[in-house]
This record gives sequence, C-alpha cells and structure tokens, in this order.
Amino acid sequence: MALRHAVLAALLDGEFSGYQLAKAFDLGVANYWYAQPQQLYAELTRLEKDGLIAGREVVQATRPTKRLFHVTDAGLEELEEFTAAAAKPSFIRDDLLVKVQAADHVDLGALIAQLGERAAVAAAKVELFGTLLRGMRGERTEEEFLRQGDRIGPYLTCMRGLAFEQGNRDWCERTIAVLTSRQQAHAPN
Amino acid sequence: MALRHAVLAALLDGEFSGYQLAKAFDLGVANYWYAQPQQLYAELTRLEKDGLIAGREVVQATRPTKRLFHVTDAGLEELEEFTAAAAKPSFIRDDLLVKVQAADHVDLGALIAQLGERAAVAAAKVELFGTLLRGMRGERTEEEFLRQGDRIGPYLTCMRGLAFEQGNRDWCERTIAVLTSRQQAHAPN
DNA sequence: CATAGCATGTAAATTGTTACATGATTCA
DNA sequence: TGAATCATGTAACAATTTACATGCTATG
Repeated sequence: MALRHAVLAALLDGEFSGYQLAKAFDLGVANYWYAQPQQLYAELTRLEKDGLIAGREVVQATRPTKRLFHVTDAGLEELEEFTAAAAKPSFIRDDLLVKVQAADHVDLGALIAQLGERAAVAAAKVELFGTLLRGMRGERTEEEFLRQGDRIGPYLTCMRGLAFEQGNRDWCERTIAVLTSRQQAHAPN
Repeated sequence: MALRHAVLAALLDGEFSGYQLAKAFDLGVANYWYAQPQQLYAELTRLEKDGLIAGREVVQATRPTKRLFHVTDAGLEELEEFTAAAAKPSFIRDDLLVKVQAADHVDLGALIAQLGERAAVAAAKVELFGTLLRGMRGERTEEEFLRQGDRIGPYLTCMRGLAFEQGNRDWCERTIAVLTSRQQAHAPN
C-alpha cells in the first residue's frame, strides 16, 4: 500500500484528476514514485471509497468531463501515520544493470547502444529536473527557498531525482567508455 | 521475467546454491538486483525445469545437503537474447521520498529520524561497496583493472551501487539539515 | 540453552504489468 | 486525415511480498 500514500502526497499540492496524476507519475517526470495510469485510476477509486480523498465532477465545454480529487482530513491523518511508521528500505532493480553484470559473456555492441540510450534519457531528465527546480524556487536562491519556502517537499524529492539521473548519466558514460575500449581491444583491425 | 536473467547473470561467476544467491540478492548487498530467498528458490526451480541452469547435489558432512547451480549453454543463449533486447527504463519508487514529498504537512521529528537511519544504512553500503571494489581489482588501479580484468561486469555494477548509495547518503544528510533548521524556526524556544 | 546460521521450500495475498476498450477534440 | 491529447476505465496475467513450515549445527 505505498502507491496509496504516493497519491495522497501528490494531492497535497491541490486538486488533480486521474489523468493529471498519470502525467505526474509518468516515467518521464516521476521524481519520487512511478505508476501507470491504470494503477492510478484504480487507486483513486479505492481512496475515495475509503474516504481518504474526495472528488468533484468538472464538466468541460470542449473536453471530456473529469473528476478532480483532494485529500480529506482522514487522508491527511493516514499520511501522518504512514510518515510516522518506519520506512521500508530502498533497493536496486534495474534491467540494464543485469545486462552489465553479464557484460563479459554477451555481445557488447547491443549493450553499449542501450547504455547510450539510457544516458540520453538520463541527461534529458537532468535538464527537466533542473528546470522544475528553477521554476519552484523562482527568484530566490536555493538556500533562501529551502529556508523560507512554504512547500519544499516537492523541491527536496526533485533534488533527489536530479542527483539520481546525474548518477545514471555519468555511470552510463563511464561504462560506455570502458566497454568500447575493451571491444576495440578484443576485436581489433 | 527479469529476476530470471538476474539469476543467470549471478551464476556466471560460478556455482551457487539458492542460499548463497539469497545472500547475494539481499538488501544489504544487492548491487544490481534485489530479491527474496523465496523468489530465488522458485526461480531456480523454473530455470532448471527450462534447462537454462543445471544443478548438482552436494552432500555435506555437518551442514544440510545443498544444490549448486550453473548456467547451461541454453541459459547463456537466453542471456544473450535478453541483453540484445531493449532494456526497460528504470524508475524511482521509494517510501522515504513519498514521506519527504509530504514534508510540509507531517511531523518532521519522525521524518528526520528516518532520514538519519537511511543515511546510516547508505553510509554502511558505501563502505561495503568500496571494500568489494578494492577486493575485485586487487593490486591493480581501477583503470588497469577495467582495461585488463577478465570479469568486469560485477565491478561496473558495483560502481553504480556505490554512486547510488553515496547519492542517498548525501541527499539524506542535506535533507536532514534543511528540515532540522525549519523545525527549529517554526517551533522555537 | 538460546540464538544465529545453514538449507529449502509452500501457500495466500497483494501489487504491478500488459492488453483491450471507448470516444471526443485539436493540431499538423 | 492521421496522430496526439484529453479522460476513464476493465480484465487477464505476471511478479512480489508476507506468512508459514521444517530441521540440523555451531557459537556464545
């Protein structure tokens, strides 16, 4: 039941529809949790049934009718309890790392190509998160914002996302360099 | 079916029992994939049934009988195919980040404590991965090892694990500093 | 003599992924 | 006119987690 709390945390910023949340929890943006649209619609239904969020229909002129949700008092309480309880440790699970683990036994060409793609994706996210951070702090310096801002949660998680993607990018580039030079050494001329 | 390939990749280093793999895929060590013992025993059974690994019984004098597995030719082929296919993008899913996202609405004391715990765990892993890396490269410098070593896959994934945990530790410490100063500012005297 | 480590699993419940389904509007 | 965006779901399947289960040996 962790998605549940991720959704509650996202709804602290205001009212959102399932569709809007789906964009926030998308691979391209999600800086603290990833989830698919289907999961979100299902979770929103459950959360509403349990009274942790409440939704209202918004009929639009040109667009389909949507439902905007916000956190209820019960929802806030649930979040408090969740935050107070011990956090589960984090762990690594990454396809690409599995492939690199097997690097000495497989075709390096395909692997290097995938590392390149991952590096590009990571670099794009670094850009994106940088822009998001600048947008959140506005005119203030980071120090000022973190001292005085009134909604720093998203900023802090975005900082982690940024560092994570920088790490991804740097490691991919380093690994590409290592594997490329070995590829040339073993299959020269 | 990603655990399957993670297990195959792990078995490239030699023969291992389910129990030994369980230690390698444990929270405290896993540098490229995390899995629980139950998952591993189940996956080993499937892999053997599919002919991708083969096991032999080893009767021990004082310890329970164990089964050691190694990758078959079919298993190697499977790994090749997996590595050649496009990798799934990686994503973030972390309880602690969800809690920080909600930082402006919850009790900071408990949150800061959890960030401290996570920082300590991350610092311990930084130590561990550093030791593992030194052990793998032996007398050689990192550059030399990565150029000439004959099993660099595990080294490269361990490098990523190290950087990841450094990122974790640094971010936790920074976040603790930010939240602590705000806690004092909002509830002073 | 209790705890930790060795060694392997089964079963049920929860979560997450993949595929399918619909229908209107805006933009190139 | 075809693709992308808005908007919401259902159903089947795969993966993961949690709880349960056993039994022997070494160590403090």
